[in-house]
Amino acid sequence: MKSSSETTRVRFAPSPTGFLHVGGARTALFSWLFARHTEGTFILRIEDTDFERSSADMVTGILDGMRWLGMDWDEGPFYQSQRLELYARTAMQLIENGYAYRCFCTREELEARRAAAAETGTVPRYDGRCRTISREDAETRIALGERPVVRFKVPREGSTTFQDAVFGPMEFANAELEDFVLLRSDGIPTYHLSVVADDLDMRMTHIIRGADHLSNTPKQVLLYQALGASLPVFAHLPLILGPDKTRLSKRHGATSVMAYKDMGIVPEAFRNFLALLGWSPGEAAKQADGPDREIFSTDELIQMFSLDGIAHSNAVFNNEKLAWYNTEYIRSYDPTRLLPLIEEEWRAADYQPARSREEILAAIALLQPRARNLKDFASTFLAYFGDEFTMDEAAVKKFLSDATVRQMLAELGSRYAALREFTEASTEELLRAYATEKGIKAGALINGARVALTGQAVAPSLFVVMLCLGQHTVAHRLEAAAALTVG
RNA sequence: GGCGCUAUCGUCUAGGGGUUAGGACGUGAGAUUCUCAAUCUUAAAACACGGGUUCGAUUCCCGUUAGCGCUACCA
Repeated sequence: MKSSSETTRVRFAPSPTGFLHVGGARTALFSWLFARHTEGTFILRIEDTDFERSSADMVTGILDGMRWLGMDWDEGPFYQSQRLELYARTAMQLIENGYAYRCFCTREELEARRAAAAETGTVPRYDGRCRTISREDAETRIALGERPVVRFKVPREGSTTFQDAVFGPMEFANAELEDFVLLRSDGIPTYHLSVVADDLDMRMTHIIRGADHLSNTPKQVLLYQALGASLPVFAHLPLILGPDKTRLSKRHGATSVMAYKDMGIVPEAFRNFLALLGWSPGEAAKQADGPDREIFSTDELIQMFSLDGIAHSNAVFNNEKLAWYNTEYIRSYDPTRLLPLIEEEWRAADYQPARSREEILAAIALLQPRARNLKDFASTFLAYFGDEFTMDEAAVKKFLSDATVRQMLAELGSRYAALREFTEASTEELLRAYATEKGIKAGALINGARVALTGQAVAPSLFVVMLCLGQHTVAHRLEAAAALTVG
């Protein structure tokens, strides 16, 4: 019993009212990193008490997103919708001990009072008028069919304090808090009740969540105290903002994690990027000379992660930096590791490669250094994986608009077909000799050939490309250049 | 409005009473050649403002401003 209380227990508790979004993913990542760093337990809990907005599909999406980012969990997923009895019981306990009471004010009455308060310029706050209703009267009214909510009796005086692992000591005047609702009239708990009841029941040691909950925390601290429990460690994470420095939302573009997968981002890149958004390893990233480290493996992240390194200020999501991480990771992968990811892109694009596995791996190795995105392999790089690809119009226009050049390329094609030894050196030698023979600049033929062979104006070194494509394909595509129509 | 949090290059950040305020992304310039989105070199770019404390503040304190968050029978 003693030992279990010594290990950390951390949870990620998303509400399935949407896909796993960037902010949620980072909260999950930090929580997971912390759990793994401390060799603790990582628990997944689905906060689905808002029935209208929650859905099973969203749960699936959230789990997919977490798996995609390489996170696993030791317990759960638990569903709050299946634990309603615990919350009702907790609310009853609070009433019995005098910490909570039934409130019979209707939504309409509350609304009217709020409107009135707004008019007089006073702070709209529930006045606690139902505090004086006796337990007996309350029971009677319920028996008569009224459906009250349960409210927490917030002390009128004093203040509530707690220590935040990120922001330090916090103090809130109780007078600022209102008697918040614990149980709605339909018996479903509100967030404050369900989190505290669950975090207590699941013996959480650390509550890691977004800073949007910082102002809610005193209410929950009050709940812990009323329940006679000691506080977990709170660690609030600064928020992630869009480029306009407002909270990241749909109008900033993709906010769902899986949308980044669909955009051709590699999971390790996204994870690495996210880890350094609002957290820094500090001096640990410094290197003797040369730049600070920015690329960290999962193991390194786990080893280095600490609540101390969490920033206090919000961070803007930087797409360019993400793109850079993506290129770095794509570049560093072994082709065999990249292949399945690329195959997924091909499937999504309904494309079938027409070459052997060895040829494909060789092409990937050749293309990797200049790929920025997995999507490249299913678009501009298609000429390396089969004959089914489209020519980039601008490239054709720029390098193949001259009919003489096209004719020469075709002739060059038949010479390549006849070449006995097809190597990087021999192909270059042949082309340059041909250019001299025709009195044309080698560059013109090289640029034209590149377009004819790859459909793109940009590619790796031409003769390496030739070797990669193979003699037959090179000859064939060059010969076809003559028949190209440019316009 | 009230309460809370925050403030270092455009962005992510390191640092911290005395520093040429460091790195990364992005941007500019140059080099390289068969193309560039590759590579190399290089440049510009920041301590929000005002008061304290101090021999000395970007760093500590207070205020201002700005941004963000919370202020529901959402989470």
